[in-house]
Amino acid sequence: MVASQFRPDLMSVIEDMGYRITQPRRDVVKLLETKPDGFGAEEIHGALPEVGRATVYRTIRLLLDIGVICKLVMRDGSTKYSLARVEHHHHLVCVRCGTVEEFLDSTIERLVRAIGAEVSGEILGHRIEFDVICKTCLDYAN
Amino acid sequence: MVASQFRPDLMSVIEDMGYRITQPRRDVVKLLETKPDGFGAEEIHGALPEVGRATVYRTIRLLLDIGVICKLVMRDGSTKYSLARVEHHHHLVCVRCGTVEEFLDSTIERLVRAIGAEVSGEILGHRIEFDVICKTCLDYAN
DNA sequence: GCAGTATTGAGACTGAGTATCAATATGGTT
DNA sequence: AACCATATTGATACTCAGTCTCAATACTGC
Repeated sequence: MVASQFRPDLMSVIEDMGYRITQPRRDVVKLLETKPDGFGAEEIHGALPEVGRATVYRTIRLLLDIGVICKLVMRDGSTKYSLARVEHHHHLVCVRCGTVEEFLDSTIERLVRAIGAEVSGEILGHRIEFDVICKTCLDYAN
Repeated sequence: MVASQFRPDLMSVIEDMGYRITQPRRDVVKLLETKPDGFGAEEIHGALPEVGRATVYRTIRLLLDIGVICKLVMRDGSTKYSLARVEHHHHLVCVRCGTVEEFLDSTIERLVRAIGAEVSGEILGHRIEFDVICKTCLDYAN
């Protein structure tokens, strides 16, 4: 039920979309790939002093547009991004350690379609996020 | 399925929580009560020149803390608030006119509990938002 | 009506993200 | 390998939403 890690090379995706392969983009993407649990824009900027702030944000926006990362808003209003391993999924966000885990559930998708029938209007999309305490944090507390 | 409009007087709720009844708070709350479809902070501030900007934000925060309004993040990343008519609910946000409608669905809540069993970790809360084109906008298009 | 404290407003500040623009790197040609 | 057109970059100024500060003011209980 947790999404698996099958994922094409991000740089090739960028190239295939007609964007240029540049050193800053390589640097940012390489760093992101080491962050399976989500990352913040400033965190990336801080870790890559050789890449300009604007470029970090631009690259993140580009990856969002391409659809290979997704943006999520935490309970406290801050923003995180996370690598999208699978097309459509939802998030389990640990309120303690901030780890983001994707998950898929066909029941939810079926339900969403069922609700579409009940609602007066047309459903275009949905966002579902669960605030959790992840297993690691739970174990740690004991 | 759409939430009904039974709602206690907001000012009494504020008073009952031990906060003072002040003119700025009365002004803000009075205006909010005319906005069943959601509102933005700057929109409120713009409409109430006699109330300071900080106070508008403070009042909104207070109402959030009390739990009588809820914050929601639109698809475009902007923030809206909406009067909470019922304790726990989800939102139908019209991507065309921006109208926010609450809705309840016991199936969702049952499902959330079921997912709690599958997930490794403890579920504390969840947010579900549907992007829709509301009936009014659909009709208007025809 | 008074005192003590919660609240206010003006404005400075913050953090996240965007726009500008001259300088530079990239990829397709030759 | 050098060349060119243009996509991209970095520095910096800027915007926007929201918060902080602090002296002045308004509430509420007495």
